[in-house]
Amino acid sequence: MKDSVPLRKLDARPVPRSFFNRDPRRVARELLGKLLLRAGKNKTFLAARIVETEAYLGLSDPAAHAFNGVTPRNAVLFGPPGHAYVYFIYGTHFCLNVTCQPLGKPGCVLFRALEPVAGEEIMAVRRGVVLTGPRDLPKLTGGPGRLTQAFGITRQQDNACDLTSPSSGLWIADDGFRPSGIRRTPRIGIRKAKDHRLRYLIANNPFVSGPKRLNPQP
DNA sequence: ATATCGATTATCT
DNA sequence: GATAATCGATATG
Repeated sequence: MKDSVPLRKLDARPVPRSFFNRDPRRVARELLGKLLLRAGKNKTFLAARIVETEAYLGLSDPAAHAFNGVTPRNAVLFGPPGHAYVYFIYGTHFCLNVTCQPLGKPGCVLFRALEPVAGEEIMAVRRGVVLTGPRDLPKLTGGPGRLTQAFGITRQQDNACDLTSPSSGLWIADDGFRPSGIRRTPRIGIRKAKDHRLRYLIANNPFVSGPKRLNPQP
């Protein structure tokens, strides 16, 4: 298995803040195929490709944390775009979002699944997974709670960090990859506003989370 | 393959 | 006091 790789070998550019200063639906769709990167020790990093996202629309979206206005927890959503909103849920898991839209408009995109590109061994240790073959890989980053654990993301450490800057240690980059077969379905695991199709995924990608009936084929 | 359930805590009413 | 943008284990077809 590949370990994390030297940072200088990465041929990918940080995604600029202007990318996130848009409607969360557009951001969620166009984030598919981008890379999430985590700086490690000795100029190494973890890398994984974004394969599943969900858009949350802010004040007009009953399922969004921002729906009822600013609170200490969700304050980051009301700040500038391109920053991490990390929250703790079910007593066990963290979820990672990136803020969207201009200051004051609290839209965001939830990261639901990633496909590992580098650093699988480190992710496996963090997840407590024994890798016996390729079929085990989705257990690393296939799901919102799994990917944050694999990347060592916590609210205490990473909430409000700047995802457009490598100096934050957690950032989003573009290596030119453009996915085909993008699909849209209802969001997963929410009780309100279930009718909207705001979940975006790459068809046939084995890292996409959730039941198969919600993973439409091309 | 699909369904149900328990874990465990920050957050808000 | 209730709820939750989840996961993993267990049960059943």
